[in-house]
Amino acid sequence: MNAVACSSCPCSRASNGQRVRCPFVEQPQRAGSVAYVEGDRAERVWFVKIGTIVLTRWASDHTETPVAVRGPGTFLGLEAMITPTYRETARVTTAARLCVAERPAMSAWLGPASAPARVALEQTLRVRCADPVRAAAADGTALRRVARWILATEAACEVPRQFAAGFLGIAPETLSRALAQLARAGAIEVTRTTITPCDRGALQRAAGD
Amino acid sequence: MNAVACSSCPCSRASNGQRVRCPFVEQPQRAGSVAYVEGDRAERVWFVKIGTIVLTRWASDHTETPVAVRGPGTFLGLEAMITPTYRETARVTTAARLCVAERPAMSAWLGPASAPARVALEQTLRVRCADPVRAAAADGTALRRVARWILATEAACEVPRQFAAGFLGIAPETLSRALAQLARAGAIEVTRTTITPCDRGALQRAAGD
DNA sequence: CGCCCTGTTGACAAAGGTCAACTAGCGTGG
DNA sequence: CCACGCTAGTTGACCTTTGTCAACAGGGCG
Repeated sequence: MNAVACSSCPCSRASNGQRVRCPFVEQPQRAGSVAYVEGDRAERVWFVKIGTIVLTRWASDHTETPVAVRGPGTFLGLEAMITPTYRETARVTTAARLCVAERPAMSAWLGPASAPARVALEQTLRVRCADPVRAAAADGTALRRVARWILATEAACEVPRQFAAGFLGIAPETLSRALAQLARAGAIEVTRTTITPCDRGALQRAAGD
Repeated sequence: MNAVACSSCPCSRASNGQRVRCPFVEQPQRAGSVAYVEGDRAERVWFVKIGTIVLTRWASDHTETPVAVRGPGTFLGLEAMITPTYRETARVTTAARLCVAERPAMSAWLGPASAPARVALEQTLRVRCADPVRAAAADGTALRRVARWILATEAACEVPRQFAAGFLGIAPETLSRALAQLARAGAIEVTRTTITPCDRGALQRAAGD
């Protein structure tokens, strides 16, 4: 939780090592401020020197679900490198010192788009953006969560029940019941090893819009 | 879900662009195989061409919690670049075609360790490894999860209750009750805005060892 | 100094976890 | 190629945990 001075900051060290200019500019933040909002045009990347930031996403029922906590030494909003809009909202929960960089400057700093390290970085970011947050009881009933998951996950049928249940934060028995209920409603077809969506509308209704 | 041929594979394209040799070698996998196991020495990185892979972590009660699903076009085990042992277990749940690379070859492919793109990549990976998985009812009672979370998260006290609750997958009221109970047991001290661990042993007992 | 937001506490109902018995389907071995 | 056994999934019954609603209180900010 100590201050990250520019001499010890990994960004400026990398810049010096490669003889490029560090694109970041320091910007103090007060507790309660919001660095960026999910859905906004992603024009900037941040680096945390001091402070705590909570990342949240809008759930489909318009509640804000916390996704992760970020502290000193981490990047924020790197998704700007791969998507036009932010995928998360960054809420600064303490007094903080952040550094900002505009996207073009950041892109230049990262080097050629075809460089392996950048390809790996962008792939990793893409995966992080797409990864659904693990569901929990507070997100709605098991039935809702299961319906949402089937709608969201193409690979739903490729995963053994056991893992699907763990991923949904419910017991395998509960998953079994929820699937049976969705099948009775005609939303999906189920065998012991497969799940096939057949009525998207019914699924959406079960998911609670 | 289509095959990723080497000509269209981002790895070989990046290699050709930079005139380096692609370090990956194809390796078919059968359904049910395990690419790597959490805790094993991290010597290899994978790239998924076809198939579905479930990533799991051991919870503190020795159950296996699914963390994420990976499909074609993603890297597996990139944590080998930053940690000596794997942080997750990768279970192949379908017939699959993976490509493997040894760590030294992968490291050479990624380029100089001081390059900005690589610094950003490694920082992102470090964060991904450290990010705790969102808790859910299936992981134990609210009290247990709260105790575990306080033990694991240094920044626990830096986050408003509301977010902490969402992150633990419980209602704010439930968090309040759990904290009150831990305070009664003498494990922590609580005010409206702060949480201070004061008896680590009691916390560990509440967390269920 | 006062308002409003965030967190706390209480009561109640129901969602879902647990335990147990059962079955389908797959893989192994004869 | 078939039979057997084991694992993963299903279904039922019960009871605890926790989400929900409501009223209240402390603290921060204007």
